[in-house]
Amino acid sequence: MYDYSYCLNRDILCVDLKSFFASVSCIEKGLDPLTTKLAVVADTKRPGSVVLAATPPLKAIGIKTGSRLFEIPQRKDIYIINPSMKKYIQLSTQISKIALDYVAPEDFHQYSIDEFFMDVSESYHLFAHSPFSLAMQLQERIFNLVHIRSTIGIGSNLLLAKLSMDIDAKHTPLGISEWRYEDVPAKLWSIQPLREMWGINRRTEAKLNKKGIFTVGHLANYPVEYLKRDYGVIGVDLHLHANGIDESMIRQPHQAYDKSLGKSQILMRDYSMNELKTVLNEQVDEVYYRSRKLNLYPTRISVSVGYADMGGVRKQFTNKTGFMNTYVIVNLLWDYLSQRLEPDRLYRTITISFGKFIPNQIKQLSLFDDPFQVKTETIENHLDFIRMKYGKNIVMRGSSLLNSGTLRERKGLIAGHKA
DNA sequence: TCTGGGGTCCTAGGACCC
DNA sequence: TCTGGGGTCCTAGGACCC
Repeated sequence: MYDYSYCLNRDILCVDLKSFFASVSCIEKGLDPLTTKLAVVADTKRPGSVVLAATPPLKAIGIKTGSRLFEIPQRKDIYIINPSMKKYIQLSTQISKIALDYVAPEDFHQYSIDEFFMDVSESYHLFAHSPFSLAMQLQERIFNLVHIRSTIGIGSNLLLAKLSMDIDAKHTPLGISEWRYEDVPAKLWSIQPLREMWGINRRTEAKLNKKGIFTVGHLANYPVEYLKRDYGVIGVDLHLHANGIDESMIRQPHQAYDKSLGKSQILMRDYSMNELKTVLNEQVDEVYYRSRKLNLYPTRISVSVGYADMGGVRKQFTNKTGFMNTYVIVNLLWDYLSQRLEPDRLYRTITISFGKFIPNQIKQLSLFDDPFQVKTETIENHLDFIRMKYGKNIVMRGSSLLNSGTLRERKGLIAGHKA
């Protein structure tokens, strides 16, 4: 057993907006998310489309996030809806603003569109007699304003707050629960199966099961040196997390050393090898545009293409001085792909990613600069200007008008989902 | 009944340098 | 006729999160 008196002891709230997409879509239609069966799917017209969110009553009959549209029974009392990303973002922002009434911005961390953390250690006493009663207030204000229910986990660190929210709060009448270090043996260690625990999924669970580890308690009490030997730093993390230990602080976010920007698509149909180039072009244009908006150039770029059946090809390239225009990037990636891909096969997924960014510096033209490259950069800067002023899809390549182009259909989508 | 999209972090092993 | 050792950078690929 650890001596937790040496550990971080904060008052962290982890707030989760309940069935967020599905609840918002319900409310938009004037329905109650707690009694309506409604699913938000990526695209109602595609039977294989994934369920992005389901209301609690629909979950109760076995439909969950990640289910497929064709698994949902066709019944009059079940609503199937396309996403409204704009609305979701707008509400998410509105709710976060409420949270910021209770903490300074540096004590707030937006984890995803429907989840955020607050470190209320220094401020809860201004509003309530305990973190728990602050959580109740916050819940109520969110509900009164936008009619969205929320679940809140309270913990001595970020991990305990998150786990108490994930595991416990959802099943309590108030939707609030509090985990402190002394609760670790009773609450954390009983978690089973292992994949219920944040950071452990099927693969890791299977590996641990092979060692005879089936509960978080087993994991917490398994000799850490063996975990370290077999899983490296992840093994040590598993051990610490199983003991409820997590020293990260919202105020000191560790600088992500390897930020990346990317775009991945599952195509609307099978593509032949040559059609892929159009999509590659579109993706590179978009991600490069996003990079330049941040004033960054990638020094590492990668592409990954998936066959319609199984497997695929992936490749990464590095250029220490940075990739300076889309023309260079597309050619490099396509040269590689056209050699490696098999012309007779069909393709269904394509992903690109840029990373290891360097800041954009004022560049001096040298006598030896390739005049074509300089010209391409100038054109791109003008296009950027137009895109920033009129929207990023206002300009597209001629090739996007080909049948293989995806931009026209995707225009107006947010994160690939309907706006 | 094919397929969501955007991320982060870790490791093994090869290449290269001194 | 056996073969140093440490450091750094790079790519491929795995695993997980929402």
